[in-house]
Amino acid sequence: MRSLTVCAALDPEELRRLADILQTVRVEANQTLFSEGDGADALYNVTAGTVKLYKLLPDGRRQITGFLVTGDFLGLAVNESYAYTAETVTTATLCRFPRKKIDALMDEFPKMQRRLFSMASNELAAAQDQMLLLGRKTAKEKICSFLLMLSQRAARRGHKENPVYVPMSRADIADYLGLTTETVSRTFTQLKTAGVISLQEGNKVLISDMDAIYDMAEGC
Amino acid sequence: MRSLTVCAALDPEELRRLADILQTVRVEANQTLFSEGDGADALYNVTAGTVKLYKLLPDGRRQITGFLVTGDFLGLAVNESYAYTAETVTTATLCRFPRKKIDALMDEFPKMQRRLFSMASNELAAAQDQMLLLGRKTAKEKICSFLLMLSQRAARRGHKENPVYVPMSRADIADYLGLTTETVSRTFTQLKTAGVISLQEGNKVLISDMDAIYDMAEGC
DNA sequence: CGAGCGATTGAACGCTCTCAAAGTGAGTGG
DNA sequence: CCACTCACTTTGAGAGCGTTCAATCGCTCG
Repeated sequence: MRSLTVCAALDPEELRRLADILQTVRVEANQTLFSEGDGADALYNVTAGTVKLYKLLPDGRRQITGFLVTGDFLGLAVNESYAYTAETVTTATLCRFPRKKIDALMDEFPKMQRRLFSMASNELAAAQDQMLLLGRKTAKEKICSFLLMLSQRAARRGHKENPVYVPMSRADIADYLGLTTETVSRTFTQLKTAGVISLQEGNKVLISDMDAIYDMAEGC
Repeated sequence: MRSLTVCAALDPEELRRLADILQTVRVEANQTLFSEGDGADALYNVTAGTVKLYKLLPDGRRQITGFLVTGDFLGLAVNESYAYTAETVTTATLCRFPRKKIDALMDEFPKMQRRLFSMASNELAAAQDQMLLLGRKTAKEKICSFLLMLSQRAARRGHKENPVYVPMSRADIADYLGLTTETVSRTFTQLKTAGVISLQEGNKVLISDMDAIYDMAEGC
């Protein structure tokens, strides 16, 4: 569901109008798309690569609120400003929709608005899952949930679910799960030693014991 | 913004149609409105009282994902099922909108859909703030952020921002902030001892040093 | 081959949790 | 009016998980 694009379920007429207003942008890895507090002048749709969203505390502590892949959108804003910073994890391509034009289009095509609403609802559900993870899960449960999420997301997008491609750094994973890089690294080592995963070339993680990962993700 | 109702910004015709389909329900404190996994057959709007939403892990660990007050809506669903349990904190009254009818109405009145989308966007922003809190803040920062949130929410709804009415139990606060009841209690005591808050009759917290609370909420 | 960055490993600390007990207050019934 | 219960809160002591600080490893790139 997360993986469907905004453009799905539109008829040709609507798609053509959408194509008229979008710009396609390609961004190298580790580049900032926009920063927390910037004027929110556009909505984006990821068409390739991975993007991370994060918020900072004054002293530099960071919380990554999501990793976005193909089909995910970003740029929803409150008070005309972005509430988070968006940065590429890998080289990425995105569709950029100027906000004014998309607003006008939403008025014209309720179907599109409905689609966007449905995506926001899904994001909200994902956010609640993440709160449960951050507030109540142990380090091992967090890592297992994370791997499972990546695996399921890949499957939904038609890729093979195992091994899982993990393009983000230990520091990014830590800031997503509310841990430190050391704890992330140690937990990976534990899972490796326990024989439930193994690390492969090219930032891939092979899940050898999917059932064990499932159980450990929820503390069973 | 959270405090505006779905019904705001509708014209009389739309309001009348909305009134036709809503049922008003009154629910005592500590009652379950619906449970995680239940078929999502209705959308609710809180008109009085406080409601909490939570998710559980198999072993009983609980994460409260939000406390809802007048104007907040609940019942957004994915896959036709509620993704969380909803329970009253205080006696509450709610407007109940059967899902089928609200869906039909949304198609008819794009303005309403837009309103709902905007509310979901705000919820999403709040969820991201909460992730930052859960993942990266200390116990003291969490408690201060919590009190500040309640204060600001009261102010937005036209109530006085200080003292803050805190109707939920220590256990609920703990499950909202990813702490234990003991830590919540100890942190309140610390803040009391430091002279920045004092507890009053009727579950109210007087913030004596608002600046200190602001600073402590973000670790300054 | 050396520099530099990220990942891993080690050791010790500390924040929060766990377990336990005492305190508080509202409600009940004698 | 008072004892009693029960649920919630507060406080205490000790333990543990994850952090902090530090060193080493391994890979990539110039």
